[in-house]
Amino acid sequence: MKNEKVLYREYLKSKNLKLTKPRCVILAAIFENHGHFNVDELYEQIREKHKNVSRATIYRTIPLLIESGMIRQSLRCESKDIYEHTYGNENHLHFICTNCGKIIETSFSKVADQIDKLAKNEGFEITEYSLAARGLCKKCKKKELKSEK
Amino acid sequence: MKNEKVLYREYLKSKNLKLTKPRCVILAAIFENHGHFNVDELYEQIREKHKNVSRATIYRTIPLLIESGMIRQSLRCESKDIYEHTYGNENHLHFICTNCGKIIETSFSKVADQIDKLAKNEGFEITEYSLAARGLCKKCKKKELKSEK
DNA sequence: AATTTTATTGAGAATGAATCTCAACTGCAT
DNA sequence: ATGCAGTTGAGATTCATTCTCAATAAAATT
Ligand SMILES: [Mn+2]
Ligand SMILES: [Mn+2]
Ligand SMILES: [Zn+2]
Ligand SMILES: [Zn+2]
Repeated sequence: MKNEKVLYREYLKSKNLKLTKPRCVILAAIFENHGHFNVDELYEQIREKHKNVSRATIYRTIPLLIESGMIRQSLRCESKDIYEHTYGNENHLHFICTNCGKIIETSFSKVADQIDKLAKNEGFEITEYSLAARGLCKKCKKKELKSEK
Repeated sequence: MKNEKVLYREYLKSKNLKLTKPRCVILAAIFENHGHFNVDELYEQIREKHKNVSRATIYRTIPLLIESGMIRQSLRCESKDIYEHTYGNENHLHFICTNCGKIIETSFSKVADQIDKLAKNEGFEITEYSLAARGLCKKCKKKELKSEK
């Protein structure tokens, strides 16, 4: 969270955008956070310390954070977009339990290799993977088996 | 589109649901269609012949079609859920061009094998894959190169 | 340091996909 | 044909996200 701020500042400058207080606050909040977050959670987190940052600004800032490589869109859950920061957090595959909502993250380098090959065949240049599978986690699968008896 | 109707009828019966006229109309429309569709497109398509089927009914029917294995949720594009029918349409990987919106479909058996291994490690039982990658298609990549000169 | 330019903000209104409500209707078992 | 349950269309509602706009703040210029 030092490098990031420098990079962010550079990104903003390159786009003729200003490094404003809300933008700094939001950036900092992103890196306090580990794991996934949606706009509402981020808003509440920020509001604890900064009563004057609006939801609209968060919504407006998210695309900048994505474009500058600070965060990525990770999933969509319960009709909400979910993000995660990229720094020290390699892209990964998500297993989403449709029963309990648990999200399991798995590194996916081999999977990505396969996908890259397919993309190359199509002349497609990937900038972002969005890989998930839905189903039942270990626990929920066990429960299901029990209830079937 | 014969087998399907039988299967659908069976599914409905097993759930104590009724095979109503709108449900038949919607099912038929699904199979007229190839490729992807969203609720609005489906609605317009149906409306050409059946002025009395409501959007609400389509929204209500989609989960049934998914549960009975007729269609799957495929993507999310322009803030809309997109579906495709499963019959004779194996699951596949989507490459989505962020510039022109083109969607390229690729079979993904090898990718799925890798993912299945990862899932097995976690004791996770997959019921549905949701695999996509965003980036630039061949054409848009070329355009970009030109405009950079 | 003051001024000018330009981007940004918060608040609340607007949008739009998806869901819900409810009284009228229909499929289907008897 | 009758009755019960599930279903429908129409429109209201929800809720995430986007937009509007007058007030404000950051950077550039003097
Ligand atoms: Mn993740
Ligand atoms: Mn497809
Ligand atoms: Zn679970
Ligand atoms: Zn393209």
